[in-house]
Amino acid sequence: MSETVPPHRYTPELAQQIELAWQDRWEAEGTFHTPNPTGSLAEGFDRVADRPKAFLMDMFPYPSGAGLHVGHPLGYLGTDVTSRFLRMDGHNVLHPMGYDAFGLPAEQYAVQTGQHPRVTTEANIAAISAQLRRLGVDHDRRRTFATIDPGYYKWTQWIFTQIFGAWFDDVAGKARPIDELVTELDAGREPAPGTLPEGRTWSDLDDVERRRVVDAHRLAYLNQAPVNWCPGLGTVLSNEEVTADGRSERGNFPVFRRPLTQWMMRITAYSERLLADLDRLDWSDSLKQMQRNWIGRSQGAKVRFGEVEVFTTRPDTLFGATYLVLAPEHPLVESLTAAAWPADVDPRWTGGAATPAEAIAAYQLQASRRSELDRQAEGREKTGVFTGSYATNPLTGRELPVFVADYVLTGYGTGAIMAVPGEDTRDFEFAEAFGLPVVRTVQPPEGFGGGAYTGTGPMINSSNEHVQLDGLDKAAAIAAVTDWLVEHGHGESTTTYKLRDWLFSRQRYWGEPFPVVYAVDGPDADLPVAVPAEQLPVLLPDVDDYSPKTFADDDATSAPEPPLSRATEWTTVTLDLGDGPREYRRETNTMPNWAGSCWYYLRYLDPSDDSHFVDPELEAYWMGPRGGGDVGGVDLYVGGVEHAVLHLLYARFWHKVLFDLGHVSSEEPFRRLVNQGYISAYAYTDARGFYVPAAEVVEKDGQFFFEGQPVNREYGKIGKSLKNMVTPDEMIGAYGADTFRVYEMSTGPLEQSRPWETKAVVGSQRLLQRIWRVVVEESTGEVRAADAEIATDTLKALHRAVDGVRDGMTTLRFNIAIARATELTNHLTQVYGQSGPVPRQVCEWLTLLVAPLAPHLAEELWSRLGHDGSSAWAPFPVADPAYLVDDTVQIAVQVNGKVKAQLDVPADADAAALEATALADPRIAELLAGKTVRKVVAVPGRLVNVVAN
RNA sequence: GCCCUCGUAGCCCAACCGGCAGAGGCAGGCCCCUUAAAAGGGUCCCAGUGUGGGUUCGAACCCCACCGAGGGCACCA
Repeated sequence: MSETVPPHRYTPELAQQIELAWQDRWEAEGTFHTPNPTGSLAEGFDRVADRPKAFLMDMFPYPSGAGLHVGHPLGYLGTDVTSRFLRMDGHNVLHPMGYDAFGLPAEQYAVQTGQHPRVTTEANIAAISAQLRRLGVDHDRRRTFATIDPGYYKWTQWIFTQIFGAWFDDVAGKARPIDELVTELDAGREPAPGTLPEGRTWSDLDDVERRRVVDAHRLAYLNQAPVNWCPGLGTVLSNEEVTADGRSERGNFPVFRRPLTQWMMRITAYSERLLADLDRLDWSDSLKQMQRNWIGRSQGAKVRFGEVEVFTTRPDTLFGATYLVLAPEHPLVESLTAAAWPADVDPRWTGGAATPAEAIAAYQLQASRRSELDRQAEGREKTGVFTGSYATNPLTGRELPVFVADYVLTGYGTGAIMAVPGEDTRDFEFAEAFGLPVVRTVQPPEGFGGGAYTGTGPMINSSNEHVQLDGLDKAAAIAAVTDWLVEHGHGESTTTYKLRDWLFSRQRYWGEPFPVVYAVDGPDADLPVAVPAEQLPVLLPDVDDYSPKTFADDDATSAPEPPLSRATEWTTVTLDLGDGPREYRRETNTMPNWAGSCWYYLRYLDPSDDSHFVDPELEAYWMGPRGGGDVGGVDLYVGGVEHAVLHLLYARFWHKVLFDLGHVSSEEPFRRLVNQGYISAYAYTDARGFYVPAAEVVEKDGQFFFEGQPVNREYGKIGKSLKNMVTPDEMIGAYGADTFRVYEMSTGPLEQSRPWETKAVVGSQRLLQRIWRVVVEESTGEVRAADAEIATDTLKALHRAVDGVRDGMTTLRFNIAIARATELTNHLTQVYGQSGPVPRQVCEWLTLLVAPLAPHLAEELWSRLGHDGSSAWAPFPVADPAYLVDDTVQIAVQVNGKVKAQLDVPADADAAALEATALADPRIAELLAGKTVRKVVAVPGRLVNVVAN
């Protein structure tokens, strides 16, 4: 640094010094400690008791070894600026942060190094925590925790036992304690369909049989069903964790459908509420749409073709059904498999097998072995075999062949369809391949090219002695057919959902153990029992080998083997669960990574509470509904859109269960949610296609060079692989945290994705230097604030800036707030120059305006201006509306929509006055000479438009 | 294939739910300061809103079609 730089300029070095000092002081003074109304964190509540509350959060990070890059803080800074603004503006603000610390990367690292995942995870947490502190965020660090803390996962396990201890009462439309189910069953309530053993009744079951029936009603239940088995990871996965092309989201390994006994969560019971309550949330339309699509409600009818029940959304096309299809796993496949082929069977229908049984068995085996990926790769060529049986169309009496084909999915609807090739593309393809007839029941338009017609049109070929549909439109036809089906007992109107129950077991080490044991001996052996609350947490034991047994990626027949099953000291335990000491074995699966993030927002309210998962009084204060149908929840939740259907759906589900059971007063976890944009960065490849370090690429005349050689510019995610990693630490090292904060916030609205541009950061640095210079004389270090009159135009600029900054802060458009502060600063620099007195109010308001954005700078200036307390608690300036309006305004006068003149008029001139003034203007009069004025539109304060010809 | 979001100066982005297209920043030009350079200060430059229609006195904004980018879902009956 040259000696010509003024000694008291706001340089990066000075910024660093100021920032570190204030960060220490904030910590020492507990500046950002948020008082609770009650409990262990209640100290200081008096100070904020009359303030409205505001609970703001980010989606907490997974502590990876790579630390944070410049993309991560975008959301964190967005909530931080909002939090600081709301605190100054008179709210009691809760802005906590934690760590989502169970998960695969730490476990995989442990498998490689033999180091316990807790060790690496905690080191990573410490590193990220230091990065966050250096950014100057105002988290109440007393409330920080990680999902791996036993004091936290104790309550994750407790919530599991609550879900396990509940069932969904379809009549009441809500979850209830399982004891109440037993009482009702004893009193004669019908068990849910499929839960009773064949041909039995509740009253004649023995105790163990009854337990099985009750267990089948629970919201957390064991189920043998086809699940997503991923041999490459050695674990099963939920539907949400499998990509569209049939691979694991983590690691990109093939996934196979395989029947296994696993823990499930009955999220489907909440389909309707999860869907309906979206309308009550302040979330973006696109995010709500993603959840709606995932839940996938569709309205249709069940139709019984003899014993085969199908689901269709087009009952109007029943006359066009020419065959039926069952999913390969459908329970009726076996009984519908005929002993022999009919004499004249089409050779395409038999799969080349001698008997239907052989054909079906071969087809089922093939279907089970195919991964989802294979099904895609084969281009969706329709395959299937004939069962040899026929079913009767209830409306036409026609006999329809019954096929088995994997284009019908087992988990959706009834797992069986009526195929209408005339109006369904998939059915048409199958019909073509298998030589099945096509009957059109909807009149296609002129010139229709053939194939399935899925559009609308009048019904045809659809009348008989029972029902006459011909000529009707779709809605009327659906109503007519459905009425007939219901009346004659052949079906009913119904709603189905794409959403499936949540597969909740993982064959992993680094996750929450299930609070579940199974008796080893006795009649109730292998039935699950929840570990009592007072025995929680079930601690994760240490093991020698953290790895699940993994297999060749494509070994579809392999079976999961969880790492905890090898912790033999731990797996077997003697417990007294009420009927004396007995030997039990523990559940050896662990919970999925999503469990910990399903309720962490509640734990911030008091992470040290060892007697509740959350104190109801705190939940009511921070989360409770605000009346008028409000769902309650966190006031602002910011995070990436990638969690649209995983975390956000699971957390909503858990929250609703907790609400039904009376543990929380809010119906939804997150009242308002914003997805922050991504920061991407340019990356460069050389002639060989290898990435070169982006930081060393230079631009010259629009071309890019690395070490003198031309390189190609690409655009993508920030990270090591593209060699375009930029960290907040580097930027803070070069400019200071405040400059980094202002830069990130200035590049666009929070929701918007944007490119990172290191060379543009200097603009934010210059702004902060100018702000500093307004308050501090650069050569002497003296504060320029003085008692002086403020000129009217400056007063207006000041109030206008306050108004604009407030607008930007409340709408999360921090770029607007910064632009308004920049305008003010530029105005002040012009008026007051680089030295000399500046009115005190100007200095103070400017400081407070930027305090949420550049908090360290503001603290330093605030302190130099003579204030003892933190600027974080100073009141945010309020604009006086009187200074926001001008006496006169300039309005445009248009003739036929083209601007022809500008006029100065009183700001309060009404439409009539504007019109008179405009028409009296000589230029306008000249333009209108010889024309007839047809119409005059005058908008006060805006313009006048004269329509003439 | 279906659904959603978005196209405004060389770049990032504003424009008050239809009213004069430009606030702020980056880059670039010029000037001041400086022996010089950097830093700093000042000032200037550039678009008519992806394309084509429509509605309207008036459209970046509303409607239709197309083009382009990004995202979600995808054999869901």
